[in-house]
Amino acid sequence: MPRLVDAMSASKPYHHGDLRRALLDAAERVLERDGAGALSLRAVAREAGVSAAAPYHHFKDKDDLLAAVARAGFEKMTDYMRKAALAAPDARARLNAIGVAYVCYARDNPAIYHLMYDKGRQRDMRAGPRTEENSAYNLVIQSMVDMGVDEPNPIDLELAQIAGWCAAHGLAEMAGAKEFDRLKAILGGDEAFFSAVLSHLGMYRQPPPK
Amino acid sequence: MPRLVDAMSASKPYHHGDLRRALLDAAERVLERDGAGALSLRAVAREAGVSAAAPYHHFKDKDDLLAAVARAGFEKMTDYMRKAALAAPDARARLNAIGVAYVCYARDNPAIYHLMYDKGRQRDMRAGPRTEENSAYNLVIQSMVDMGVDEPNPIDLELAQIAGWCAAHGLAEMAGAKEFDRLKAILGGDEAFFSAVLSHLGMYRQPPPK
DNA sequence: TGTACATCAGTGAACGCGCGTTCACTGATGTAC
DNA sequence: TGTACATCAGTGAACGCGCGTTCACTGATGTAC
Repeated sequence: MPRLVDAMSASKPYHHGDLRRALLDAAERVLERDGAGALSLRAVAREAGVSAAAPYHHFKDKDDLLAAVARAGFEKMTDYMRKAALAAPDARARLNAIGVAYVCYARDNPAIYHLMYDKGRQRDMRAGPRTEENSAYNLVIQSMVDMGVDEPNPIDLELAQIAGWCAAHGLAEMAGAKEFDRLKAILGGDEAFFSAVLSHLGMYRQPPPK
Repeated sequence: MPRLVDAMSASKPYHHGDLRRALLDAAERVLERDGAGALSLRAVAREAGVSAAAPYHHFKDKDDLLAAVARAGFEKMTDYMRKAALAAPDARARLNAIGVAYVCYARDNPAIYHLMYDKGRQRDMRAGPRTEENSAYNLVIQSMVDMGVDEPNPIDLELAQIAGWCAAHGLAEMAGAKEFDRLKAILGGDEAFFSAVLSHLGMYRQPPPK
């Protein structure tokens, strides 16, 4: 089977193999290395080592590629979260682990996280299924329910969920800020810090006494 | 004084009057109407009704204009917050009012808020004074201190502050999301909803029993 | 008050650039006989 | 196994566009005498 060998060993293979995958990877690299402002279709093609027209055989247009990058990001992030959830001994630890995994993903891929959030926001405007994001979201909500967050009524439960979601998103966007470096060092690492911040959400505590 | 009259009544005045101010206003309008992607120097000049070269008499370059827009945003937001703080009867109400004002500003000016956050983040990368943002930030921190948030040690106090800041930012970015419409209606308005979400932060509650 | 002149805030044309996208093309791959 | 051919995944040149920025200019304003 000479063709397979050629394909695997030659530096410039026959066609490409899997340009679609290569373009998504290239887009992630450009995004994290050069920032969102530098993310053009041409830059992605350049990064992948193909002509500017090549991506059009795999994506309808620029927005289609960006949407695919965001989708891949959600999948990877959901994986992070699911793995973290599986390792936890009880519901409370699970909720915490999921939150930390969420924030860690954003710390490691800040530009992609930003793009994901933007795409999600755009999709909000139209109606739509949002299956990928929902699977991350549901993971959190389900853990809260499992944990039996101590809220007097369903409205408060929903508010607690929203507060948790907002804090996680805010922390995710600031995850890499150098203002946090001192506390991270004191607490013994990024994850300990994220965990500590999230533990200051109301759902981990008693409702006010009065 | 014929000149003053001319200046005030003519549709195309002598020079302009205050083009700098007009450009900042135009930029805000373009930003909120057409989105961040459409915010070019030329678009701003067009919106203000002047030539593409005119802004260069008032701003060094595009980034200088954007930075000025962000600065103006911080000033307006700080005003919002200060006014809200003054009307509050005690420290707890003050903290809540400040948070709600913060989120309301973001709801009313989502694109500007986003720009402000981006510019602040960029400034984080370099070192710098950040006087405008700090004045908003300090307003929150001071209220927390005044309120005597019940935390066992300074580390926990700082963590509580960070959690509050993250939740406020997250809620600010999602303030206009239509997912919240139902709860907003139930609770009797945007501000009641924002207030309710923020009240689910840990600092309003007792630390965990164990 | 009137005149001469420096300064200031605009204009409009032009520059080079990178972009998204299209198109006719080429050469490798997979398939039918 | 060999040949003919349709299909697929690339190329490279070209398009029109809006952008940031520069430049020589113009005309109104403010100032000195």
